[in-house]
Amino acid sequence: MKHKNYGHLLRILHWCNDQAMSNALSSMELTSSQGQVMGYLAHRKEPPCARDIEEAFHLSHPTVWGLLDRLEKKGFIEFRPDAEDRRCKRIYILEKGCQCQALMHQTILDNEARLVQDFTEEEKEQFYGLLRRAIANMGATPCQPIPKEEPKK
Amino acid sequence: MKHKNYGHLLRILHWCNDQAMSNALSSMELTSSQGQVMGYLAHRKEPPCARDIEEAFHLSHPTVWGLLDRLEKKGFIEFRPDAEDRRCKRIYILEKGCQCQALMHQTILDNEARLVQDFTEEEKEQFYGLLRRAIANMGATPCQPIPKEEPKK
DNA sequence: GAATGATGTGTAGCTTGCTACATTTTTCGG
DNA sequence: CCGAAAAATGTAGCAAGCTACACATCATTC
Repeated sequence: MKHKNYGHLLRILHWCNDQAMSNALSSMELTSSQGQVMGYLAHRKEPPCARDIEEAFHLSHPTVWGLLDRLEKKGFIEFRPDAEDRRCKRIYILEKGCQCQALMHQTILDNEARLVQDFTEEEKEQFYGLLRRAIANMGATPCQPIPKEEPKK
Repeated sequence: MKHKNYGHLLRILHWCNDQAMSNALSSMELTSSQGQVMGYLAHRKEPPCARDIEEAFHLSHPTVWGLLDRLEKKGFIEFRPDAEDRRCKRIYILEKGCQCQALMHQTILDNEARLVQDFTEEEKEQFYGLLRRAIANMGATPCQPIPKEEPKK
């Protein structure tokens, strides 16, 4: 019986996908992760705060903080304090950030399409479904120290 | 037509898998990546050099070098110069490395099984096949500057 | 209104991934 | 045989992920 090393394949595929994104976005001085964040900011109705991004991307707070810090230093975004809650710093897209949105959006779509370029519609559905089930099997609780105790009310 | 964000799912699934591995291996003071390397070393007939690991894991040289450096500092492995080619430093597993191999091997198997725990045999085959095809679609050339191909037709 | 806990942000330090470059040794063409 | 290319290791510096902790602000409770 042959052992199927799914973890190994996942690592490679995730890496390929990330590299392809970074490569496509390099002309805008954006990395893959930074591009994904900009894409998220673009389709938001209201300017989110860092916390919202953590939840949307299943990333830890320091990771998001680092991403936003670099995006701010490069002039894509800006922080403005929330009027009602002084803990929050709302994230606003600057001119430079707006300029690259169309290209960025298309890059994301192209990349997703390339990944499954020779799949039939049925296979795409299968792949999507299997990925989601695998995530559920693994606990599906990113950013939490692995469920070993239940949170109390 | 709904957009399927495969890249997002891949990121999450890879992350879940990695965390689960790290969690299971923490009692041995090994991270997920370090454990994978130790597993590879264990089933090798001859002690490999760093270059072999780069190819097996599709990782860059500095990444592998960092992993091996930490494994050596923690006393799991040892470098010994090759008699015939003084450029090579062969990697030998030390006593401490041998002690954890059975547990490590089982951890890897358990984790892989958990990921597809409710899949039928047929679904496992499908998942494996689709992952491999997706990797091929993405170029499947990790550790190379990305084939400069035209993004679209 | 003050203490306490919850929430959001900032910081320190680690691992793991990368590119780019330097160094040493081997190999090979002329 | 010599010099250049190739191959293997080592180093510097960065991005992005993490945990753990510290601080500021809000909300709630007494």
